[in-house]
Amino acid sequence: MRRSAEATKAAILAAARERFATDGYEKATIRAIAIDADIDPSMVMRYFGNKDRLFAAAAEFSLDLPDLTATPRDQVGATLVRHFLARWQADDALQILLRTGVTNETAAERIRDVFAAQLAPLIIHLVGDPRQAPTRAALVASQMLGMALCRYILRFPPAVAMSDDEVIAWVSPTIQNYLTGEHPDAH
Amino acid sequence: MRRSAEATKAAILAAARERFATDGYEKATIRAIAIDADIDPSMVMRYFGNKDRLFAAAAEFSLDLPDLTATPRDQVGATLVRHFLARWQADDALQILLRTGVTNETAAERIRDVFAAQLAPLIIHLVGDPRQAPTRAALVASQMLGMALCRYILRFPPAVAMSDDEVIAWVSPTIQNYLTGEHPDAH
DNA sequence: AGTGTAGGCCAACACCCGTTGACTTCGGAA
DNA sequence: TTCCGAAGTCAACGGGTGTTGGCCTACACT
Repeated sequence: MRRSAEATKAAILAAARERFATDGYEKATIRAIAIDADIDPSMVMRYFGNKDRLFAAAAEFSLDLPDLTATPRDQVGATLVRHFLARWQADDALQILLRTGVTNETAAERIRDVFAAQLAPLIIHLVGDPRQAPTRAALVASQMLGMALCRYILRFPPAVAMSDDEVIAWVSPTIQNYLTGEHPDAH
Repeated sequence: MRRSAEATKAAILAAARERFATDGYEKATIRAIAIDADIDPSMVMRYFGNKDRLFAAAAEFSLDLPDLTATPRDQVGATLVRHFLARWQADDALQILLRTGVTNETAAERIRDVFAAQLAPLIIHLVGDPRQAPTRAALVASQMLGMALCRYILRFPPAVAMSDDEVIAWVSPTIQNYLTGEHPDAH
């Protein structure tokens, strides 16, 4: 026994996360993941059953939004943007979801659920009306996911070159408006 | 000869566009495209050489930005958002690029080039300083691509439910700010 | 009517994929 | 020391993929 079962399982999971994050679901092969984890492909099946379940385990994910009820109302946008940037950079989870969610319905559903579920309470706390929460959550998601797309996936040079503080300075007013701004007339 | 060469080539291209748009590069197979075009897979190779060149032909794309120099300065954001929505819905080209650009470097480069090249002149016309153009273009791209991602790819229910006019009402101020707003202090 | 050719089909190739099951090796308990 | 079970390897399977080259076939000309 070279390693304990837990150790190799963790090694496989780490390799899978990296490969899914950079290659997406289709291009990330079990064989390549196995090589990265220095193990035979059949062990991946032994520990995770099949590729789908391996992906599900690798894409486990939460936004980990902090409690913002104590944050001054006019700074909740900046705080949220700052937190999102940290969350993107903490691990590969969001990159995995973005890279695969674009062509994989299961991953897409995961993203939808995560953003809807974790953003809604905050928004309801900020604006009274719960009916506005889904729309405002979608707007926040569009800007945050869009920035992540440009910066970490497509790697737009100017988006990559911007410092975290610059991104915060530009994007915070947008998020603040989507969260607490009054509903504009749709003409 | 059932069809002219031009006709079948066009049929293949149409089928390829649809399949690339819904499935992405890897999952869209030559065989499936051939079936859709009602032709033998080998003909796809005859006309386009290989899958890469077929994709390049299918992903031919331009933003078709209108001339906004005559638009009142304070309405350029709304006009641009309106145009982008129309552009998304006109054909599959942008969906192809988004679905594939996330895992395919060639497509990613295409997106970067298109946004940088076609947005920069407008921005330089609006703000004097050409050095700010790349950053502002990236910000605009982040919001427009993000909204497209949520609305047409991930299909967030609230983003799908919003009318075009609602999207325009919410997003226009953001784009207007990225285009003409003064550079914020990065703290 | 005969024929050249453009348009199309068919079968196969080499390769890679996820997945399976039987076999081997090692380490610790008896 | 023996032995059993856990950890790991190996070779193969069935299927799908991009790609190739030879063959057919129907039309527009002479």
